[in-house]
Amino acid sequence: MARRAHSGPEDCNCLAVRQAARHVTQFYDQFLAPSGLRTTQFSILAKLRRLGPMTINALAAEMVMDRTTLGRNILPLERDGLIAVGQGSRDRRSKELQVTEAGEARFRAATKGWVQAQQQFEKAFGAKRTTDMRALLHAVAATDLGPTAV
Amino acid sequence: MARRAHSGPEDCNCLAVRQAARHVTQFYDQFLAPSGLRTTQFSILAKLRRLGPMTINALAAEMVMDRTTLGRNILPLERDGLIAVGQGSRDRRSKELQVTEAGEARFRAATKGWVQAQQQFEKAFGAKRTTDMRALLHAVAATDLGPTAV
DNA sequence: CCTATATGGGAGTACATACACTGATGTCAA
DNA sequence: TTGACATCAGTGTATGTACTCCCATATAGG
Repeated sequence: MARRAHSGPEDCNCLAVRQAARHVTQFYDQFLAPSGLRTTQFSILAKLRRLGPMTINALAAEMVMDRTTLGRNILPLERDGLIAVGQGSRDRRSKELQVTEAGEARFRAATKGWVQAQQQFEKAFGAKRTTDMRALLHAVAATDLGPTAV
Repeated sequence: MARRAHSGPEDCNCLAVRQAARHVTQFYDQFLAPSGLRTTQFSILAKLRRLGPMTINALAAEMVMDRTTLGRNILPLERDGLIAVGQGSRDRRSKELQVTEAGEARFRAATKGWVQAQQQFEKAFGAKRTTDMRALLHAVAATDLGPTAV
């Protein structure tokens, strides 16, 4: 059998997923550009819209994103009036994030571009490979990769 | 058949790959942290080391990265003396990037952590799924997704 | 030779990402 | 009650990402 004895940095899972993320993000961003939203912003609006008002910590976990990163990412959305940031009801420390009317409208407008991107992606990459890849990516994002142990 | 009539933003390929990239990057970064390298920097050194001295444009294409992004990313590496930036021989506009001795040493030190990360990832996610995912990601990064046509 | 066009790279701007540290609040037990 | 500990979120710092505009240089046509 021609098994490789070793795997080198050319087989890096991290590099592979980052390269793919850059490539795909640029593609989707082109379709979202007319709406004035980035893919990250579109994703935040989509999540918040589907799940309803929630705190920064909760949304960050849903986004598989660091809490402080989400804190920064909501600033442009808040500035543009697409989401509203109110005080949490039970806990005064927390902040409730909510999609505004303007946010809803912007999201619906951006969805047109997103559908095009999604369809063209599937056409170019293949329906089966697209489904398989997305399933694997969802799985890896949900996998506890374990302790660092350095 | 129970086919879904529509796919909504919860099936976004872009969000999936970005979430996975964040999750995996944080994992690998923990193992690389003792060496003082980020995953991006480790990848740059690995590519440049394997392929030999090359220009910013060429390396950016190899990294599936925007030219200006790579320009920014090499600054910390240059500052720390891990890569050397010289003038191109044939074209005076171009810059030749090269891994220095210090860069080689740093890379070798970081490789210990990378191997641990790679092995633990494979153990947690499964060897077959890891191989499949990496193949799909390499394929998508190399796929011309086509014109924007907005 | 000289100009039109193409190409290599930098600067400005804006957003994305996350760690360490900090402050503010909540919770629970002594 | 009150003090120890946990939890929510902001700030400082550093890097990652890419677009637009810009300049320097190269190359091809005339």
